[in-house]
Amino acid sequence: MTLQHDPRQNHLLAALPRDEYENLAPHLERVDLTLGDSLVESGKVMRHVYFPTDSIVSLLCVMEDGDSTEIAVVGAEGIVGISLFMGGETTPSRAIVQSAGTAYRVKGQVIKDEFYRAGPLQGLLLRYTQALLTQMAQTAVCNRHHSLDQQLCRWLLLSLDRLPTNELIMTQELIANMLGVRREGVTESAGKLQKAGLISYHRGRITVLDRLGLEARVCEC
Amino acid sequence: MTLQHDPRQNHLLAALPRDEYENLAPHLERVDLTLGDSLVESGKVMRHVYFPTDSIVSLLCVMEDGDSTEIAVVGAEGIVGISLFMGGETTPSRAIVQSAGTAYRVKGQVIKDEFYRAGPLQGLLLRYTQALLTQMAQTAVCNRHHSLDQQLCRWLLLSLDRLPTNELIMTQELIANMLGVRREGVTESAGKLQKAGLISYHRGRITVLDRLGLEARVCEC
DNA sequence: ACGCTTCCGTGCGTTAGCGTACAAAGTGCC
DNA sequence: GGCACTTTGTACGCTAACGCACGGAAGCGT
Repeated sequence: MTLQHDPRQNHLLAALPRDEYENLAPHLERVDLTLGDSLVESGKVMRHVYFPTDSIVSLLCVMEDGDSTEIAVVGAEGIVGISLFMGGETTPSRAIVQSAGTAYRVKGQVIKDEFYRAGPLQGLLLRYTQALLTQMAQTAVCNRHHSLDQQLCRWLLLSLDRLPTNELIMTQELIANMLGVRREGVTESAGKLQKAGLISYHRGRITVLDRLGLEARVCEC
Repeated sequence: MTLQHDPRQNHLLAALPRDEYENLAPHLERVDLTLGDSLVESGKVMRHVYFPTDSIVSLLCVMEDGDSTEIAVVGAEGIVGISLFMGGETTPSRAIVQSAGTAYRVKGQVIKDEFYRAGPLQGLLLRYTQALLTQMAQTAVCNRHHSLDQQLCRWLLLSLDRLPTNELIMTQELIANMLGVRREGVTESAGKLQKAGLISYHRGRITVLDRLGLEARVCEC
């Protein structure tokens, strides 16, 4: 039963007309991503773009001194490696696997060719890029104006939206890294949420109990 | 002498091959922008894209409660209204004129047609969009990790890069609005810079005296 | 059962930036 | 010159988040 791993679980691939998809299909290579994998190293040349199906990837912006911040999250609704078709083969950001799972990748040249043929794929990718821009803007303003509590809620929801279950495998340390804050800060905020009965976590395993409760706490972002 | 107002002062237009440019030229409409003008209201439908020549435009992300943050700055090197050709006719961000000057605008439909003809303009716009993404990422990480002092330096330099002179017309109040911080905070930071002899300002008129000094203080962003 | 490592809790003092309030200085208008 | 308005300076208490340091607890291997 390979249906469990259909590339068309990715929404962009699913939105392609059948013939276009058949065209691309031979170039799709399945990869299993494990937590912490780095798909794109900041500044390095990229060879593939990735279409996540049941995995989640975080886009981080890393600075010279090692500090970093998550600028966007990509799941089955998107694609990792935008800059390949946007022009310029490097990005200033790093892409880290935030939730283990599967993705399908295609060679950079293939996606470029498809993109510049100006078919339906192009429109899809452009619209997704636009959505990504929006997400980044939200992140920026949220970083500026909202409390860590709210940002944590937002982060949990962003992840939850891209997950089939309500369980995240993720230590507080890692979350802190993504958000660009202290680990202790996450401990504290997560403690509040746990006390409020919204989540329960245990050694790198976070279960969301009350999604609506989280939504009530989160900012509009 | 209309050379002072040549659309090709905009770098994107300047990079077009002559025939492509001649194609577009009849649709270019000159507009004079004054400080504080709003080119794009968050959520509203856009009718034009703008190519600034000697004006500067700030892209702000505004929230429901009125708080806002600048997410990018656009000058002669770019274009305002990306989402028109990226798909989706609205943006979540607002575009405010930060420095008065001239820009050339074209109707949304025209730029779309040109874009989807997949000529040289398309590549230029895509690459610029990629650059914008990078700028936004930098802004996000800078918001998170750097002091107001550094952010102010960065902001001054970003503006300076897009200006023919070393004088900015901009009150501290407005800067604070852009950066999404308190006015008093800007007063304080600006005071430090003034004491250090890097800038001098006076009632909405900031003169940069020592650009290298600013660069020494700013973060890598 | 033992030790090791990872993960989480907690408790300091410190600091950057916020909110508020008000004073001073420059500008323009009559 | 007088008056209203804008812009900038300053002060004070407050809070969120930081940096650091430690202690405990859960899991893992042997």
